[in-house]
Amino acid sequence: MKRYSPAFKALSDPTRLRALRMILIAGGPVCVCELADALGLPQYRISKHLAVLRQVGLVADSRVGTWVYYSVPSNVSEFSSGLYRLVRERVRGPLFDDDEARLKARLELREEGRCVVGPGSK
Amino acid sequence: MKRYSPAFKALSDPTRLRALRMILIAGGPVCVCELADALGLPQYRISKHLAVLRQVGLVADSRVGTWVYYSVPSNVSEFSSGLYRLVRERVRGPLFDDDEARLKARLELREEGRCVVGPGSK
DNA sequence: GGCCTATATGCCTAAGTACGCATATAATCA
DNA sequence: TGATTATATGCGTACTTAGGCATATAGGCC
Repeated sequence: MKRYSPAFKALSDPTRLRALRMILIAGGPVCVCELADALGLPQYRISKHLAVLRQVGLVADSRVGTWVYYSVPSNVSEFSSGLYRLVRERVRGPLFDDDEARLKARLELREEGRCVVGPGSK
Repeated sequence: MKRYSPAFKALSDPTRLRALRMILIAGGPVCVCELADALGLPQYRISKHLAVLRQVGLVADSRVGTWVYYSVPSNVSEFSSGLYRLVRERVRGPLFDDDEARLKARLELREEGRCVVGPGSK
């Protein structure tokens, strides 16, 4: 109980749902500025929402220089993996497609698999 | 987007998560007083939470005399059915077991498959 | 009609939350 | 060291929400 409702609450915000979906779809760690650009939202806003997702254990972070990458934690519970599957496979729509397209474009700016630009980059 | 986050928000409250789980497990319509007794909560509280679940389309209601039964709607989206599966199969714990035991005991008070008592019945 | 019972709802309060702005932190590089 | 850049966070405000209490609604039954 103390572990299920907080997860649902984390996804009760559209921005956090979109952010988690991006992380799940990306197929690997995504940095904050990439997420901010993919969702078209200011950096501080994404940062706060990612903090919420991290606090409930739905995402994990790791630093690489000044960049912070967010990804799916290893060894998640069966509930979490079920939740991921739900978001990955059953959450669809034009708005999510747009996010996906912007993320894809943004990820192409990477060099050697790493983000080399900051927030606000098209 | 306008359809996913509200569903998650509905389940972000522990009482609503427990209530939905009861409805999913019961294997058929459950009336308000049965839910109130199963969860050990006052009638007005359950009633309000059920209204929220109904408003986001996660449950449907139907009257039988003075009793109102809540159940899973027919023809739900793939997202909803995925959400139901998640709640049914991956949400576990002692507290949920207790709910389940109380519901089972309460359902045995039924006569000819229908609830014949009011809230507050052990 | 009037009464009883199951359910819904309006009102109030306390607590929580998202947003925007500004600023702090942390790491890199000159 | 100082400057620059990516990220995190504190603050204030407007808004939402759960809970408890009381009451309204609705159906069954005399």
